[in-house]
Amino acid sequence: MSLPHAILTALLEKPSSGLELTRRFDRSIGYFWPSTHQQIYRELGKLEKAGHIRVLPAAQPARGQRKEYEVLPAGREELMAWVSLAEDPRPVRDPLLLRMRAAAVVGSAGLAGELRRHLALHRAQLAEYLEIEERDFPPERTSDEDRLRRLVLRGGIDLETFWTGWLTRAIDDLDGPGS
Amino acid sequence: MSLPHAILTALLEKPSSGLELTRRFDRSIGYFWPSTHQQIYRELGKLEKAGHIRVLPAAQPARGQRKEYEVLPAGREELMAWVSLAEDPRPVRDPLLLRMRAAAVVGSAGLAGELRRHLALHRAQLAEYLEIEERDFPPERTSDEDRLRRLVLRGGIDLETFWTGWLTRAIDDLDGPGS
DNA sequence: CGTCATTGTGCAACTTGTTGCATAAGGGCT
DNA sequence: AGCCCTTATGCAACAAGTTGCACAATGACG
Repeated sequence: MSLPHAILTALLEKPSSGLELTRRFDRSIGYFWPSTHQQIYRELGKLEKAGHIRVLPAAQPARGQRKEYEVLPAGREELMAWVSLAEDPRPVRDPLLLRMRAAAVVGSAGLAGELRRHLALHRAQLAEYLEIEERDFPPERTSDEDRLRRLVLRGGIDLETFWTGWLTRAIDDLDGPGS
Repeated sequence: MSLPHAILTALLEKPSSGLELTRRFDRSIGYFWPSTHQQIYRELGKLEKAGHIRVLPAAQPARGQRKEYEVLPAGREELMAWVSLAEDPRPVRDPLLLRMRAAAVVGSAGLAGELRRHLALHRAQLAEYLEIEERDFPPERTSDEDRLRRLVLRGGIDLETFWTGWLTRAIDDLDGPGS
């Protein structure tokens, strides 16, 4: 049940059309809840039917005609409730760890290459996050909203740091004693 | 496409019935690819039809009668291919980060409690992993298989360490300057 | 003997996310 | 006018995971 809330959050920050939302997802909320335009349109429809958002007047709706949505009070309340909800962390589900486990059974041929490839990807993501931090969060601007947004970004940074660290050690461990 | 491979891995370690698999998942592979018995039965059916596994003879199959499966050569080859496959990391999808982001917009009431609750859960998971490490991986037993399995476990440990660290800092940051 | 809990297998419906494609308006180019 | 590219909305089919329940065999208990 996260996508509708992600959309509500984005719409509260700024009323938008479906495609605009999709684009903003790509460079902010999408970092930890990616979504395609198809899914977003589908969800916008549901949210509208539920009375959580509505189409801004001014633009008449026709197919291929942009529709701007804004959040209604009911939507905001729904979102507030969701923030304080008790919801357990999702179970980890990681194919790379699984493949490493499989490699313990059928041999690790080809695995090291994958580890290096993933390491490069995670390093790139980490660099991207660090750039955003530098650009959008210069030291000492601490409104409540900024503190929270910065914490979220820190989460991303720390997560990628974990991956790069673990992958580096894993590659060393596989290469080292083996060859 | 990970669940079938998880099952192949588990069956290679030891031929099992559906329920046995489910139980072993709960305490090993399931740590990073959880699955229910329903899903496992469904997937066993598909794997059998694909010729990757087969029912061990000896026990005749009837509803409510246990069926032991074992991996066929084709299944092993499938698994080996999968290990070296190029497969990108799954996109991160984390509701807690999303909720924190939402809190930046609608206020962080109730969020701190959730952070503390998650911290406790991650600490518990970390403790469980550390216990397994101590029990199953005493220092200096380095067959290739053990090295790989230990790396996987290390992944889990490092991941939970990331969470506990980040959550601790986040709670401090929210509590501290705010009150 | 009946029935009741446990073990084991499995179907069906639903939700969420993915992939591929269809449709429509508008602007620029020839 | 005719064509094509971009912007924009959206449907449909599929894949994967979740939830709830049904059915069958078996052994324990009264």
